[in-house]
Amino acid sequence: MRPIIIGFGLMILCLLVLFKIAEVNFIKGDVKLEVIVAIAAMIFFFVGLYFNYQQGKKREEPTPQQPETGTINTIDYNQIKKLGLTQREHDVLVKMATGCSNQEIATALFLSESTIKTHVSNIFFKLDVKRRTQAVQVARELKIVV
Amino acid sequence: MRPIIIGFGLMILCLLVLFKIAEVNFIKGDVKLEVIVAIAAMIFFFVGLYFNYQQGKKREEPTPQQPETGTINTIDYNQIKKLGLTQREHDVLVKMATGCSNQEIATALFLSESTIKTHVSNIFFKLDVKRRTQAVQVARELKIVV
DNA sequence: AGAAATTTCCCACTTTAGTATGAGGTAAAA
DNA sequence: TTTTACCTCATACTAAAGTGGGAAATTTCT
Repeated sequence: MRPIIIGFGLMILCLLVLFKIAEVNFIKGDVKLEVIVAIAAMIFFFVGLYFNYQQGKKREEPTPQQPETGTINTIDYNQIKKLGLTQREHDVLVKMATGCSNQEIATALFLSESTIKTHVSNIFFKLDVKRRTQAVQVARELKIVV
Repeated sequence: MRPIIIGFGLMILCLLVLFKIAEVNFIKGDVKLEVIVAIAAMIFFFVGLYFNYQQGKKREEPTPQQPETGTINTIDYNQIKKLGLTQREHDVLVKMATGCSNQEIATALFLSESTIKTHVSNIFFKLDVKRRTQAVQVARELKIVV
């Protein structure tokens, strides 16, 4: 909740600053309206992206879960916990299973490729595999990805 | 990738339209700069939200399928033929789906790694993918591997 | 508050993957 | 008997993937 408030605070601050800059420079006639609007548009576009990203990040996960019942096409959270996979690692694993490259995963999750590589390495260790195709195969068998 | 480009195209169009409206109304002195910027910000904030939403949403394909017979976990040879995959390519694809490296596939099929690479490249072309994880994913959806 | 676990990111490498192109051999179709 | 489609293999690169070690910032737990 904190980051959202902070984010919106910064957002509003940005807006105000833009207003001021616009006002000041407008008298001088230096800055075109188009530029100001474009900048605002860009900033808020990405703010929107980031906001949504933050929202999606905070999805619940524990779900006490019962270790039985013919759960068809359902992720087995117990299995994930048993393997010691973290939330983020699972995120990466899911993306990996769809055939994304490290760079694509990084872009999708707003992270650097380095980070993805780190996660991927940890995933391989925890799943006891050597390659991503193997990881996907194992993950599918263990029902930790659909 | 196409939809993204189109999306950005529309986005830019939006921006330009906003510019024009702003220009016109600015001469009259009716619309304040703050208002224009705020509107632009709002619009692009939600564009950002929607964009991200669409990105996350698309990933699931229709999976038309099922011409007949409840073929559970069975390879669809019609699909293979339709794609123009040869026998050998299918062999390689199957091995690939189990997480084998090129070298491992080569060993398993008593071929050189070069040959496997050739087959793999052809598979990618026929499946219209760029990476092996993607190929496996697509192959699974098309039921040409179990 | 302090410790422990997560998450993020880098750098410097090593290893696989993947691309482009060419080419010899075989077997079936025209 | 050509042609055509496959299968095989190679070389030379370019591009990703994966490893190891370190480290700062956050979050979570105690």
